[in-house]
Amino acid sequence: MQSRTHTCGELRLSDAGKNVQLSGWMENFREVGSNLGFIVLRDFYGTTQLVVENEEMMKLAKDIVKESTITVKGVVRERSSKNDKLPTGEIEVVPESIEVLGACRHNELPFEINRSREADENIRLKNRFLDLRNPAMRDNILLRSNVIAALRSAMCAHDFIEITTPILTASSPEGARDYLVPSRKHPGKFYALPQAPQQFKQILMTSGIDRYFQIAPCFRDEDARGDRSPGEFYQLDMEMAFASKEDVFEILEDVLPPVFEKFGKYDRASKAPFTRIPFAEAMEKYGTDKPDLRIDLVSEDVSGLLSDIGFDPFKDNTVKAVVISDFAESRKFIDKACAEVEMLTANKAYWFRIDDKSEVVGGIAKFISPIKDKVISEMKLSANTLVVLSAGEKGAAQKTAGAIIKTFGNLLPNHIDKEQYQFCWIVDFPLYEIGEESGELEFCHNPFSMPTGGKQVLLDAKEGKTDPLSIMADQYDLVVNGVELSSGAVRNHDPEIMIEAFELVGLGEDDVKAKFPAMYNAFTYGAPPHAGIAPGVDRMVMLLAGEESIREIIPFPMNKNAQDILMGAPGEVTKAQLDELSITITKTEEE
RNA sequence: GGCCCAGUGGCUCAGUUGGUUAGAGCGCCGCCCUGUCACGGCGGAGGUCGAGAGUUCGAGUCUCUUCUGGGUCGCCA
Repeated sequence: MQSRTHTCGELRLSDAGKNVQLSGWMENFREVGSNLGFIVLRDFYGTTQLVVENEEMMKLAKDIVKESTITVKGVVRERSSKNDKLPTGEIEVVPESIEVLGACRHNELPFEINRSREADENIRLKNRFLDLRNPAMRDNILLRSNVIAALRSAMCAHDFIEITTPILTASSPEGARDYLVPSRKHPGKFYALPQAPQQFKQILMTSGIDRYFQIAPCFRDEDARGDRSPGEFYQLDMEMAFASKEDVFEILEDVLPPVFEKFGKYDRASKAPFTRIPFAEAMEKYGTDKPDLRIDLVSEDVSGLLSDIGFDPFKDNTVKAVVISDFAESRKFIDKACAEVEMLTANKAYWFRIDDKSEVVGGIAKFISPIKDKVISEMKLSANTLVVLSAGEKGAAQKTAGAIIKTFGNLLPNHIDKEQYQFCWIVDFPLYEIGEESGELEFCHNPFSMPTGGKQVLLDAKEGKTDPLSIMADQYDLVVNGVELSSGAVRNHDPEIMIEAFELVGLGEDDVKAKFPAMYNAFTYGAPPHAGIAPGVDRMVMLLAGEESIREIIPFPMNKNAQDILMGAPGEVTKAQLDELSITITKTEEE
């Protein structure tokens, strides 16, 4: 039996006179007279108005609870009073029959569908099936589907092939906490859900696969953030054989901007090649490794100029300055923005202003005035300029300067060109760092990256000719509008270089083999040089949708505490299930 | 795990220095309404103020404990 001839978003004036059947949810029933009323029928595609104008239909319609699904047969008619705000606003359907397909048994819903996004998130998640009926949520789901389809087709067009890798795999000793799955056939042993298909994709490279990609689910048992869903997320994971950084950059610079321009809320995105910024320069200039290049502000080191002017916080410290030209805001504006910076960084922001007569005024002006001419000429300051400063140990001063740039930039329309997507690559990351807890040399990000310069730089460091901290990794981050989208690297495919890299942090061949047995072994059988990257799909969709919370673009997200309150996960299981898995529970939440 | 914020009818929120019977909008129920489209009008039901303890003649309001949610830091190779 045919259940509909058209969708609820489809009918137009040209359809007037047609006999149609529509099916959908009864969104609203407006009674405007004892024998006149209007039903709003909604489906995935839109809404159509039904007009009820006789006693019999009126009685029928009154008895239908809102949000029930109904099917309606009737005739399309031109409206006598049109609504130009609706695509279907010129017509209405005069029903001959209305049949309830699935009754809503609840007179009162937990929230009103069209206002679901204002409701408490816990209630929304518990009733996600209702929340998703909201067209705004429908749009986000549709956007996600369209973005993924576009990414997939762009990757295929570049001769990448999609390969699914195991979900049940082995625990890896590095990185985030694993989700473990007990094994029935092997008591006491566990599978782990992959934190990323990292080792599989590198093994695929050694298997002769030339260009791999996957919309890959990744699982990490770490705490949530506004832009980070707990538990699971998706990456556009890719890897290329016989490839360099340049090859990876070229692909993403071709794949991403069109997707952002087509599906994003702004229709302008960076063109290839994206700006490349060495990590050290990013920290120095932008005070962060994920700069928002839509903002034209940068910070400069003015320690030499200002640390000895008799202002206590500057003494013996790094002093960073952010020069904001054409500044016309009030004292109140400055105080508010500085307070915001202090809240973000737990560090003070200082300021002075060059007024329209080129006098130094406000904030710490009395310390600057004595060397006014020197400051103005060395910092190249002009009239109507605000200078915001941070001071402290180098890292803290940089970070605070970063917050100054971000805070003031976002508030000043003449310093941010907001309606666009500005991509950049952060390159030249250090391979090693001194661990904060251990005080020892450690891998900075991951041990998979090829040291820039290869084996020789490692040997030089080993022999004490160079500082291991100066060794760079052939690693890169992709950043857009101040959001880190992805990390990637040219991989270390050479077992000997891997061992050298591990030896510098006091580990050896056995450790490499123990940590990555399959990958290490595979590399000993002839591995191609390869490189890859894995942009986060959820975060991308979030940016494109302009949503503040990642949960708005995930159909069935977990809450902050990593609970799926719709399905009740994690949940208890039966004793029989546990027995079969050889598992004994010794500690529960209640204890 | 630390810190910050919030919790008041189904939903969103107001509630003054602690003081009479805890209010509003939306939703729900009933009646009225022949062109509504956030329809409108009149009336009505609906609250252990997250929970527990304390201070007080008196607590939605103050204190402590606790639970839940959100944000943030740690964490996320």
